[in-house]
Amino acid sequence: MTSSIAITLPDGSVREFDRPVTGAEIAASIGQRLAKDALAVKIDGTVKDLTTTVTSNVRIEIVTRNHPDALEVIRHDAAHVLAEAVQELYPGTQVTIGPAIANGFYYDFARDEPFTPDDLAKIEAKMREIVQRDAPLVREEWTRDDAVAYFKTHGEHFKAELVEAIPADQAISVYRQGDWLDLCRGPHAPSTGKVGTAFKLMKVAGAYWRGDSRNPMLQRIYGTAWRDEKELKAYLTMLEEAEKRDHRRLGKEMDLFHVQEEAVGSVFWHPKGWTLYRTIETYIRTRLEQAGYVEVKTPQLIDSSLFKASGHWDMYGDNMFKVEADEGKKQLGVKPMNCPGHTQIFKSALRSYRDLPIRMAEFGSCHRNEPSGALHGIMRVRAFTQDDAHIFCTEDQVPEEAAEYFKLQLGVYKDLGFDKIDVKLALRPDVRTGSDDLWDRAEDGLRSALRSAGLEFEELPGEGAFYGPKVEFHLTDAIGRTWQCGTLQYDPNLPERLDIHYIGEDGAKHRPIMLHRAILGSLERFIGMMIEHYAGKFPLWLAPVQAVVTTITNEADGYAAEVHKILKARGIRAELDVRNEKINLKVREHSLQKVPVIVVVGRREAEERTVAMRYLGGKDQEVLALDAAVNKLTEEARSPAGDRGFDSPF
RNA sequence: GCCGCAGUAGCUCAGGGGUAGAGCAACUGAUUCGUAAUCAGUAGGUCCGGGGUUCAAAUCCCUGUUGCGGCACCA
Repeated sequence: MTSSIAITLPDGSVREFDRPVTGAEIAASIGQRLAKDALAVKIDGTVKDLTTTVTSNVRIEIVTRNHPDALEVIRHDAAHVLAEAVQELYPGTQVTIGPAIANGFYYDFARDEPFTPDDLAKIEAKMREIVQRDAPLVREEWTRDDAVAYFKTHGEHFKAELVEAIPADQAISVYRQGDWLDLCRGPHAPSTGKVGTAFKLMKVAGAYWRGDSRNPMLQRIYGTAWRDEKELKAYLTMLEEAEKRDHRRLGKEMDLFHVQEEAVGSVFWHPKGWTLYRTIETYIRTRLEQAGYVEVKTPQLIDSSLFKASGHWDMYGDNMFKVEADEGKKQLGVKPMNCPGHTQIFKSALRSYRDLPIRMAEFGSCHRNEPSGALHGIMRVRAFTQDDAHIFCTEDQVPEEAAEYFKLQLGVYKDLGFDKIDVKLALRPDVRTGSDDLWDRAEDGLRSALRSAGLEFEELPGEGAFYGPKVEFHLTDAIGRTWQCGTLQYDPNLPERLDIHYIGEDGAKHRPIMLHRAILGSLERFIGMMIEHYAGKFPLWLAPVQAVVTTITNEADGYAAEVHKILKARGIRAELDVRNEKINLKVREHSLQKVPVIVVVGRREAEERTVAMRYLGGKDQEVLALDAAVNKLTEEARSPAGDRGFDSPF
């Protein structure tokens, strides 16, 4: 080879080399400082070791700590350092896998003794020692069989299993750091010292080998790692902030709900929490009415025969609660979903094509026997309520119905404070019912509906339900977490199973299509999410207590009671606080309770028939004439759907 | 369901073989005050349930249960 190699740098400049060069050499040719700071090299978009030799014309970027891809390298290195530390401290522990993940890294170990929190501190100290040693991370290529033999003789049976799964003729890479080595694809920084000091071990947890619950359970150690101490600290602060807005904590502090042993997985809604719940339910009900839905209510307990016909008994029976009735002669199921019930209402009369579409909604109370380990606050429960509906329509009506639904849904999310929404279309899974032709039509129907609604969406092949494709809506909350809430599922299957039909224009029977759809999903889960999204500081229209009228001295008690009465009469959820306490204390307490508006009255206000209003989070107050204040609050407290809401139970 | 950790006053938590502690809240009294904690006093406990070890168990062991963190699950 006599021709030279042209390396294009990010700034567009080109460097010529007359022989193959490594990433490290390229970095050195640019500058000494860069060579020292380099962690890896990105070649044509792929991050590689600095020792990688470049033999052709490519674009390269030198990955330093500030490069967007640096964190992944640092975290992956940290995982290796963690594994070395554990094996130094606890000989006989087997290593398995340890990738970089969002915000950090983990490593899964096989060891009989559990790791304790004390162990974590020791391991972290050992990691710092290894980082200080700054041993070079050296890549070696082995044959697969050599690697298998090596790991087997070293008692690393999990590693051996991993390597054995690789084709025999494929070379595999291992990385050596000092006396320690690990099977790994890489890339890695040139030495362990590059991990730096901004890392911390976070927790130990169980994790199944290869993510399969039939396999043995390993011990996973999680850590976080960042470019520098400042980033680490910011991350830890963010975690603390997230903890402060945890719905379980706020639910208790704000007296919204509780859960207890005797009713695991079910929510005890307290007056304020139930006020919030009903406000949201009323809002949704109004939106549904405006969108042409009819509301129904279907039974909790239904004979097993219906669930057998619908397929739930066989397919989802493990997750259903079942009860005996009539001295064991009957077996009933507690409904886990509302669709079988809705089909029965559809079937209760002869339907004409003129009746379609029928949009049948229900605040459907469902029970699912979730695994105990899945329960979480009010987000994952065994008894919950869906804002569910089924649209019975013809195949031709699907695109328009779907598009209308998307519009409704996005409007609801916006009203409830969510602006960033990702839409995904889950397509046919490998195991499915129905012909390919039917699937083509179903998927195309949803696709065109998404397009006509002007929505950008990502397609997820293989993720659909067995009976049909579905559209998923993922919301991003105030601290950047995403939640899958609403769905629209296309189901040509259930109408078939339960034999429902309508009479077409041609006088013959036809199967309708069922669109299953939920905007919030579970009310419980959505409210939990909203509590965290708003950190308990709800907008006025949602706040369980919208205003507290409170006094400076007892001399204003009479006037305060009058103001309170007027607010209540105008539909404001207001409380009256005439305790003989300092105004500082009362403002503090109601602020901590996250009441949006504190209406303060003293002798002056009573004389002038004014009020001093203080908004949550604000430092100042606004003195207004009573009438003006009442009008202002009434205006601001209006539901975006235009419903009046309802009065507080207080 | 699986692995680990935890359950002490209404709440947040300390105590870890020798008769149960704090702060806040509650209650009583005083204080009538201008926008995020007024002062004083009083009362409050099956230390998660059951079993065991021990002269003695909140504390150690076993078991159950619930919660927490993950994993698996989320139709």
